[in-house]
Amino acid sequence: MKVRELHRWDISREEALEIQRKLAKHLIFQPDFDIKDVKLVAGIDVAFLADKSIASIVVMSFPELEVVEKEIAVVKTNFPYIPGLLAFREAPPIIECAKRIKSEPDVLLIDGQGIAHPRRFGIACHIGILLDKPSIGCAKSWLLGERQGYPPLPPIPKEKGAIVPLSDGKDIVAVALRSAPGKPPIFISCGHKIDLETAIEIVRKTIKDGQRLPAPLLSAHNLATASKKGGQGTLFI
DNA sequence: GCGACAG
DNA sequence: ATCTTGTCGC
Ligand SMILES: [Mg+2]
Repeated sequence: MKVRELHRWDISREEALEIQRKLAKHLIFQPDFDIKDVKLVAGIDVAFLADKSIASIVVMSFPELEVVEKEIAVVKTNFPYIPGLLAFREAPPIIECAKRIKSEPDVLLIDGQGIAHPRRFGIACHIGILLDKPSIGCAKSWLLGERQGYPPLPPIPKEKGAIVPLSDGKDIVAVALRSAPGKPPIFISCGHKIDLETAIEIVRKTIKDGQRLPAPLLSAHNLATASKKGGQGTLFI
């Protein structure tokens, strides 16, 4: 995959906020593709070991969900975890990993929020802009807490497949999906070049029975985690 | 100063 | 996210 170099990464917290507000204006929430033409879906996640970040990308065929390509990249961690600025910690290793992927995924599934974000620019939006591809934010928890006017999360029905729209002010920015019974819901939001309906459909069709996360994302997570095994300070590659 | 707060 | 063994349940 080709990566667009839109800004530096050795920046301050203030500069990071400016970058998010600037890039958010370029987001597109209208797919320029038909879901029938989606052939490849990629899952993207990052794991950490000491001062290293291990990014992982697993590309699967759609809708068969067979692994077509997988890759990892190890990079020194250069930014702390700050709620709302996750991309500045995880995007660098993801970019390096994306450069090593030879195939061209049609859609990206990213571990984290899309527009369900204080500045409507979560990591899924950021990665979508950088790679210029449709992207979906698929998070395991909610970011917009009960602070500046954000309402508490509504109850999510326990029935498998239940969906609850989640708003930020007047806009529906995500949905909570009970992807697996007896497990917490996942939160789906638009990243870039896609709409919520299409995002939901792709997420649903990539989740295997009994699993909470989409297969490409689960595999990417497992690959990243497995890549740092072999000892308490060893990278297994 | 304290609480909230993706991963 | 990470630090961590065994244990309960399907
Ligand atoms: Mg993650």
